[in-house]
Amino acid sequence: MKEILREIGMIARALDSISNIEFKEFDLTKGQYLYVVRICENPGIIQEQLLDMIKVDRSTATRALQKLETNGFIEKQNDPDNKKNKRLFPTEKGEMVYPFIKSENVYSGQVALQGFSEDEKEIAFNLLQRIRKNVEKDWEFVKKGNKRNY
Amino acid sequence: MKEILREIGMIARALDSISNIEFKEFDLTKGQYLYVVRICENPGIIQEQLLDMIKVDRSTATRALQKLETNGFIEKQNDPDNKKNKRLFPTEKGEMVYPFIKSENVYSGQVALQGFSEDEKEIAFNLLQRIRKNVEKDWEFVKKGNKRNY
DNA sequence: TTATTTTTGTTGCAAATGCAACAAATTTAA
DNA sequence: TTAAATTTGTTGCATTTGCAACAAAAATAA
Repeated sequence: MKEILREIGMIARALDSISNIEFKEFDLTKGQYLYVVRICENPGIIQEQLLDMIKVDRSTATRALQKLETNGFIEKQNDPDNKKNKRLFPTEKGEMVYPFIKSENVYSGQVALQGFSEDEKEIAFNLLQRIRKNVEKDWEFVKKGNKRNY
Repeated sequence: MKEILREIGMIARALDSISNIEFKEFDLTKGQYLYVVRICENPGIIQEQLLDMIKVDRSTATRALQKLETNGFIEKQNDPDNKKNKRLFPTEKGEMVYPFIKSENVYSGQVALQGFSEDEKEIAFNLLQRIRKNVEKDWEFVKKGNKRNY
């Protein structure tokens, strides 16, 4: 069996590492760029949905978002229809950094897909999306405290 | 542009999260399983090569390996031909946990590729390997302190 | 040879990470 | 309607993480 998952791990760690270094310039510390992009693209999203998009622990998200709020990148608003939920919005400062994060991500995407035909890019995306859907089921299962059998 | 990199990030974080939870049972804390597998498969490897396989910071590797040595999973040996290098070997305890880590990884691989034909698995592997090779160049470049232009 | 550069490895901060264990609001079941 | 379960969010603690700044050995250049 080819080690597909190892390739994915290597790619993800390498890219995350690059992004973290490049976003220091905007006073974004480790991992924070992930939240900012998604909040800009989904204003009003709640934490629980966000963490599900990113696949990160609930407590990690809480603290990352606290810090982002303190540093003025995002703000939390109470949902008038649901006292439990807190809706997340980018601030002006958040909107300002968004294009930089986005273009860095686009550039990394181009680097990653160097030498790929349009067809290959399409195929890669579809296969990865299927893998992600397969994997996220188990992630939710295990995160809830269930045990996998293997 | 389809967000291939986001899919990869989601998959990697989800799988890593699952593995970390499942390996607590063997007293392996966050990320340590990555090192153990590779040392078992490449006994005598030095830290620098290892960290390049995993794509992690040098200091992170140092400390993860220190802890793995303290906890008896691996040992460091001085290279007689090169005083600078320290060769890494699994201990008996390390060899003991290896099959469990391996079978967990295999299982996750099966889950990830559910619904894939053999051809699709092969294609996915090849595409991912190409992406990894593209990305690791930039990783090394940026890690060395160089600046990308985009 | 000697000097310079690269490779390999370690520490000192300062920060993120995540499992537990909790709380409160909401939804579902009885 | 009330009770039980789920959803959403927060903290306490112990740990990993990684940029700097360093050191020593080795490889390369002069």
